[in-house]
This record gives sequence, structure tokens and C-alpha cells, in this order.
Amino acid sequence: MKEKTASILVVDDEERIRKLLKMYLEREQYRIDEAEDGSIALQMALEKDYDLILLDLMLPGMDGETVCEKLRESKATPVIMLTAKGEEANRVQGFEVGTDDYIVKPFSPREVVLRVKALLRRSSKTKFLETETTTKNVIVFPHLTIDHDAHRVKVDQHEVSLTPKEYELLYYLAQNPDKVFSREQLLKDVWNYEFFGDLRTVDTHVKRLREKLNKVSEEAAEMIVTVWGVGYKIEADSAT
Amino acid sequence: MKEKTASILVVDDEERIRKLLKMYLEREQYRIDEAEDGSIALQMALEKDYDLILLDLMLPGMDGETVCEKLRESKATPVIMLTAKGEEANRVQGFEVGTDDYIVKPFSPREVVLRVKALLRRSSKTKFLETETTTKNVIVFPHLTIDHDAHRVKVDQHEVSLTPKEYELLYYLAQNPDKVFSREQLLKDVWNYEFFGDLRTVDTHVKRLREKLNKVSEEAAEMIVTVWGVGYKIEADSAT
DNA sequence: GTATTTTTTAAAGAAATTGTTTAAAATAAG
DNA sequence: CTTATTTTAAACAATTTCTTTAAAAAATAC
Repeated sequence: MKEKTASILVVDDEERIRKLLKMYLEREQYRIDEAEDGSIALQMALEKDYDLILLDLMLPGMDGETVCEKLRESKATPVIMLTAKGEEANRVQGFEVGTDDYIVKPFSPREVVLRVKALLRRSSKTKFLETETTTKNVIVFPHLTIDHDAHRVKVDQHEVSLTPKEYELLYYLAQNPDKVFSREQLLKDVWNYEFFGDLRTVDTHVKRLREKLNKVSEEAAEMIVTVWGVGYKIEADSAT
Repeated sequence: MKEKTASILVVDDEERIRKLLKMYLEREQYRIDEAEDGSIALQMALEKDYDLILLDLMLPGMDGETVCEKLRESKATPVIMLTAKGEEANRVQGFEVGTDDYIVKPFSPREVVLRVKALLRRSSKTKFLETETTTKNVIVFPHLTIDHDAHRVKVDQHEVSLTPKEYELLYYLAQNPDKVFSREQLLKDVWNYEFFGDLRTVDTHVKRLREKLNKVSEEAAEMIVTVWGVGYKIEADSAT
């Protein structure tokens, strides 16, 4: 099948959020349109066949729920809703308006990209049933295995329990083996967009991560490599 | 070689119900057609050989019973009837017009998927391969056994009596050992589609579940594992 | 219709995670 | 070899998440 880059409509009244999402999604080769007003967004979504819509709940013009509802009258475009934390975030979000997924603000860019990819994969899968390959999200290294669906990390068959941030960090590095990330970049991608903390925070997490891995296997711990003056990376071939 | 997936016709006048069913069934690799009108549904069912039909009782055009009756004149397609709560649900009349099973609204998505699988398995022994999650009738863990047919849970040979929700929750988790579910997802799948309550509801049920299991065996209780920042899972190998 | 059980909500207390700070160790460079 | 810089380590404070408890609401049985 011919690969076509998906086009995505990003709807949020805050420009910095739109730009942030746009930047990260364009990096993944998606084509991005923006809207800051609900009713305009609806118009756009009706005119053009987007592959996915990222939709803020609270919007001028028309709120996200209503946009979604009205859109559903004629289209089945997948929708990911963005909700601010207080905004009944700890309730089950209704699929009654036809939302496919939702993300709570402030999110980490990484999270959004993952969810977008997952939803696009799901929705294209239903379109072409032949693609029945059960996409298992498992990353395997010589001593380390990360099963993302089960949210489980194993070092030499031993399960290692990681905190959320530790897991996120490891998973992010593992997704791009051998690629070095600066502390700034890791903070930007893995942490949420409202966090502007100390760069040493990354060090601390790396330290704790190594510690936990090292309890099982020294080789596994040594996979997380320090690149002096630059940052950190995961080394795929830790031929120690 | 391509594997054949079952095709299902979903008939309901409410769009959100159709979409809901479609979403959950497509997730199980079934192919879904929709109809909102009774007589149109009948036409479709006669033209195409569906493997199963999910049929709402109350329908515009022609009610579910009549659809089923007329269909039976020429076809034996398995039918699951959907009935609203008050809607003469207690009358097992449904079976007289050739219904194979019936589900009372509001149902939990999980329930429908289980019933559909069960009926498909019954109606065609070898025609279809089991989809992703194999529905077993007895699930056995080191200290815990769940006999779904008997609706009975045993911890180290001792029967533990659970409330309906407690049982549903445990059974759902047990069907996907080691897989982590968010509270959100548990509420969506295990609770009925009209429930939009608090995420903490899950915590309370987990707590009581652990409590009951713990009365018999500490190991059994510890099988229900909290994954911080993510959700809950059942651990198959509780080799603590 | 009342009583009982089950489910849900709410709120306080406990536990775990995260971020900051400080000091020590390691590395690179002169 | 010495110094400056960077990274690691460890301890503490702040925050977040989870558990527990109790009480209200809903469903079910009597």
C-alpha cells in the first residue's frame, strides 16, 4: 500500500499549544492545519477529509464536545480530545460524543505523538482489514526488553519495576537506539510542556534508572551511556 | 493465506449505540455493517450472509421480533437481541422467534463481546479462528481459579463470594494477565455504557476485591498489582 | 413498601514519586 | 599534576497518586 502522510487538524485557542503540537507532529511527517475557534474548526473538518483531529475541549465559538457531535453527523474522522486537568479529567470521558481518545493537559509532546500514531494505526486498520498483524509494541535489546502494551520492563527475564517517569525516559531512549539526546531535549519531549525545571533532574532519573537495571544486570545498566558534554543515549549493541 | 473474519450486522436506531458496538467489535477483528431501520436490516440480512446479527428490539420500520421471524423463514443466521430494560426483557419470549441470546441495555461493552464470541463459537465449530483474546471458561492461576460457567471464584480451594461488579472486574483483569488497564479503560469496558462516574470507583472495587481474596490467601490478593500512574493489572506469576 | 445488599462518592491519611539541592567523584584540558 | 568542568550520588522537600474509611445513593430482595 502506498504511504500517504496523514493530515491532522489541530484545534486549540492557545497559540503556543497549537505551535507546539504542530512542531512535534510535523516532525513525524504529518501535515498540520490549525484552528483556534470551534465553529471554524467544524467548518474546516467538514470541508476537508482529515485523518485525525486534535480538539481542545474548551474553545471560543463552539466547545469541543459540540464540534465533535456535529462532525459525527456526517463524518467519522477520529478525534482526540484535549482536556485541562480540572475539566472533569478524573471522570470517564464520554464516547457519547464520539471521541476516540483524550489527553489531559499539560501533556508531554511525546505522549501526544504516541497516541496520534496509535489512533491512526487503529483507524487505518479498520479500513483495511488485511493488515491483521497484531502490532506488538515490544522493543528488544540483548539484556533488556520493553513491552509497552503491558508497560513492563524485563532485564534478563527479571521484571524491573520502574516509576512512571523512569519508564517514560527509558522507553523514549529505547525508541531511538544510539541516538544521543541532550538533557534539554529530554526535558522537552518526555516531561510535560509546563515543566521548566533543572537539567539535573534528568541526571537523577538516569541515575535511578541505572541503579534499578544494575541490580539485575550490569550490562543492562551500561546500555544507558553518558556522552560527555552532550547528553545520554541508549546503546543497542552493548557488546561488553 | 488470509484468515476469514466473521461479519456482523448491527441494528439499532441510536447511532451512538451502533458506533459503540462497532468500535468494540472491530477491535476484535470483526467486520461490521450497520442498519438503523428494521426493514432495511432485514433486506441486508437476506442479501448478505452475516455470521451474526445484533438486533435491537425496538426499531423504526419493523421491530426486532418481526425482523427475526421473517429472517428465519429462509436463514438461520445467529441473532442476539438487544432489549431496553423495561422493554419486556423479563419475557423470555425472544427465544420463541428464533433469538439465540439476548442482552439487556444498558450493557457493558465487555459483555457484548463475550456473548458474541460465545455465540459465534457455538454456531460454527471450526469456521473461525479465535480472535485476539481467547475466551476461556476456566482461568487458573497459582492461587486463584475462576470458573466462568459456574460463576465461581476459588482461592486455594476455598470459594470466595464476590458481588457482581467485583466478579466482573476480576474476570476482566484475569482474562488479560499482566496487561495493565487504566481506570478509565476499566470503567469503559467493565461498566455499562451509561456510567460516567468517578475513576476512584475502580479503586474501591479493587480494594474490596483484595480484601476478600486476602481473607483466604495473601498471595492471591497480591496478584492484583497497582501500576503507579497507570492503573491495575493481574500478575500471573506472583512469585513474590 | 421496607430492609438489605451493593455500588458510588467524598475526604482524609498513607505511600510513592518527583524535583531540588548539595557534595563527591570522574573526566577533560592545560 | 593541577585545575576547571561535568557528571554522579545522596538526602531532603514537595508533589502526586493511591488506599482506606465512612457515608450517601442506588439497586435488589423480602
